[in-house]
Amino acid sequence: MTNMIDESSRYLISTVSKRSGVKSDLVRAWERRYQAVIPTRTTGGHRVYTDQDIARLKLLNQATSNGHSISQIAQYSLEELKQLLKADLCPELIVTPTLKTSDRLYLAEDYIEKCYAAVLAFDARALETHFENALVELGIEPFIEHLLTPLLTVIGERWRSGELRPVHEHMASSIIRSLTYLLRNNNPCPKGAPRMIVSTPIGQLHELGALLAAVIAELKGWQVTYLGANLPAEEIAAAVKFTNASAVTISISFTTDDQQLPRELRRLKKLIGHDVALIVGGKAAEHYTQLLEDVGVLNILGYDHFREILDLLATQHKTSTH
Amino acid sequence: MTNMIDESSRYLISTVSKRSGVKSDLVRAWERRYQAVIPTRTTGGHRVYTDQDIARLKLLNQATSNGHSISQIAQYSLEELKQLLKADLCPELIVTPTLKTSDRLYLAEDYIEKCYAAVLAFDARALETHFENALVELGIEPFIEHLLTPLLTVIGERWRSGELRPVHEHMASSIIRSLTYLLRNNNPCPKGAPRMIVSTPIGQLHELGALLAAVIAELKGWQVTYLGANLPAEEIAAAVKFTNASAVTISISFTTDDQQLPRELRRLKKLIGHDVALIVGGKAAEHYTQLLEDVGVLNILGYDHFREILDLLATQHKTSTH
DNA sequence: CAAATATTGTCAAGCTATTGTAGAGCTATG
DNA sequence: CATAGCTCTACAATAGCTTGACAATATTTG
Repeated sequence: MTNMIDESSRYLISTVSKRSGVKSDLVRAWERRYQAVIPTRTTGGHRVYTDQDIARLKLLNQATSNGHSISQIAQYSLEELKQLLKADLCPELIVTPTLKTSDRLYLAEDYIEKCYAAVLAFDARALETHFENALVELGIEPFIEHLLTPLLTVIGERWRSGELRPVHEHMASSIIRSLTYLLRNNNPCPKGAPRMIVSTPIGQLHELGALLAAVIAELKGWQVTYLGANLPAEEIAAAVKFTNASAVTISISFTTDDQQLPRELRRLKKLIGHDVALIVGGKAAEHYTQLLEDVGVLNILGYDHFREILDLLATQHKTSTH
Repeated sequence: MTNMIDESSRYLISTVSKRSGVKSDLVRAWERRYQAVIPTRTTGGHRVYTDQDIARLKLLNQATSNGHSISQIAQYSLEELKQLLKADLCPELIVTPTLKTSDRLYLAEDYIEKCYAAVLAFDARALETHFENALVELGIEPFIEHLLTPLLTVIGERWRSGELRPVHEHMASSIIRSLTYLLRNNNPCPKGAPRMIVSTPIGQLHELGALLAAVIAELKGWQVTYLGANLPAEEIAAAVKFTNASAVTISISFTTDDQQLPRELRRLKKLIGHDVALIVGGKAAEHYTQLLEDVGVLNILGYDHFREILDLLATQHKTSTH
C-alpha cells in the first residue's frame, strides 16, 4: 500500500540493511563498484533510499545466493530480477512478457479466478491477500470495475445456482467491506467539494453496491457520507439536511414484489425536494425503470455513466455556489 | 466542526510531552531542526499544540524507535506516518503504552465527548479524525474498551431518548466499521492458531458487537473469520465446518419477543456439536441468561471475561491438537 | 593442471553528520 | 514569587561517509 502514496518513504542505510538483508558495507560496495542502487543524499551526504531500492536489494541478495554474480545482475531492472528468480525456481516457465497497461483486463481476470477459488475454499486470508495484491497492481478504479464487480456477479450467480452457500457471500462481503478503508483513505477532500449521501433503502440489506458507489464518488472529489444499508426515507432525508448534501445515491440489489421500495423512493424524493439529485443504481435497478422515471431519478447505467453524472452534478454545484 | 477542534483541544508542551511520549526538549528540538510540528503560540510565546500534533508526535516517536531517522520522516503527513508504521509491522511490534491507566481513562473520556459531539453534529470527518487520533493515543484494546464501547452505549441511550435519530447511529457505525481495517490488520497470525467464526444470528442486524469481538479475538492470537450480521444457524455451522473452527462467537444486541432467536441458538448448538465452543455476548445477552444456560453457551460478561474464555479455549485447543 | 587474474565480501582508520540531552539565563502565567 | 516555558548554545554518542586494503573464492589463461 505504501506505493499508493507516490513512493514517499525514505530510509537510511541501516534500515535498508535490516530490511533487505544486505549488510551496510556491502550495500555501499555494490553501489561503488556496480551502481546497483543509486540513492539520493542528504545535505550532509548520508545515503537516502526508497522502497524500490530496498526491493531491489532484496532481489539482488536472493539472486546472488542463487549463484548469480553480482557484477552481472547489478544493473537489472526490478522486473528482470523478478523474472530471473522465477526462472531459477521453475526454469520451464520463463515465457512471461512484461505487463503493460493493455494487459490489465487479463490481469484482472486472473485475479478474479484466484479470488473466486479462495471464496469457494472459504479461505478468507487468501481472499484478502489476493485483494490487496490486486489493488496494488491494478489501481483503485480498475480494481472496482474489472475485479470486484465481475467477481460479485459471479458469486451471485453461483449462489443462485447452489454452488455457493449464503455464507460464502457473507464472508466475501465482510472482507470487501473492510478493504473500503484502503479504498477511501487517500483523498484529502477539497474544501468546496459537493456533498453526497450514500445508502440503501429500507428492505435492501446488501450494501456493497452502495459502498462501491461511495468510493467512486470520493475518488471523483465528492465529500461522501456513507450511511450503511437499510435506512427509511426520512432518515436519509435527515442526513441530507444535516450535511447540506447536493446529491443522494441509493443502491438497489434485490427485486421485491411488495410496494415498499416504490413507496420509499417516492417519499425520499418528496422529502429531499428537487434541488437535491437522487441517483439510483444497483443490479436490481433495471427492474424498476418505469418507477425510476416516474419519480425523477437519475438511473445509473454503468460505471462510466455514474462518473458522467457525478461530473455533471459537480459542475452544477460549482456554478450554483458561486 | 473545525471550530470544535480549534476550541476544545489546545495543549501546552508538558501535556503534549506526557501524551506523546516525547520529552519537551526533544519536541522543541524537532521543531527547531525539522519543523516536525509547528505549534501556534500564545501572545507570550508559549507553544500551543492540537490533537493532531500529539498524534503526529506519537507516530514520529514510534517510527524513530523503529529505526527511521527523524530528519527523514519529520515532514511526513499523518497518513504517510501511519502507512510507514503499517509497513514496519513485519517484526513483532506492539504499540508500547506510554501512558498510565488512570491517564488513559481520563483521556478516553475526553475523546468520548469529542466523538459524541461529532456524531451529534453529524460530522463524519471529524468523527473519523477523532477515532484515528484516539486509536494512536490509546492503543487498540483501550480504544475498544474505554472509548468505543461507552460511546456506543451513549449513542444507544440518546437514540432511545430521541436526542439522536437512527441515521446518527448509522453514520457512526459505518465509520467504526471502516476503521476495522486498522484494528485488524496488524496481526501476522501464528500458524497453529485456533480458529473462530464470528457473526450475529438471523434477525440481529447490528454487527458492531460482533466486529469488536472479532478484533479482540484476533489480538488474542485467534484466526478469525468474520461473517457479518444476520446469518441463519446452518450457514454459521457450514462456516465452522469449512474452516474447522473450534469456537463460534455470536453477538446479540436486541431483545425480541418472538421465538426465532432461541430456536436459532438451539439449532446452531446442535449443528456444530459439543466439540465446538459457542460463545455469546452483546448488550441483549443478559435478557436471555436462562436460555443461554439451557443451550450450553459460554456467556460473555465483559471484556476481561471474554479474554479469559479465549485463553482457556486456546489452551484446550493446543492440548487437543498435540 | 597450475599460475595468473578477477571478483567479491569484509574490515579498519579517520572524519563528518545526526540526534538526544542538558545547562544558563530570561520570561510568561496564574 | 514559583512554576513552567522560551532561546541559545554546547556536547557526547551514535551512525554514516570515504578510502584503501585484504583474504577468500571464481575464472581465465599458459
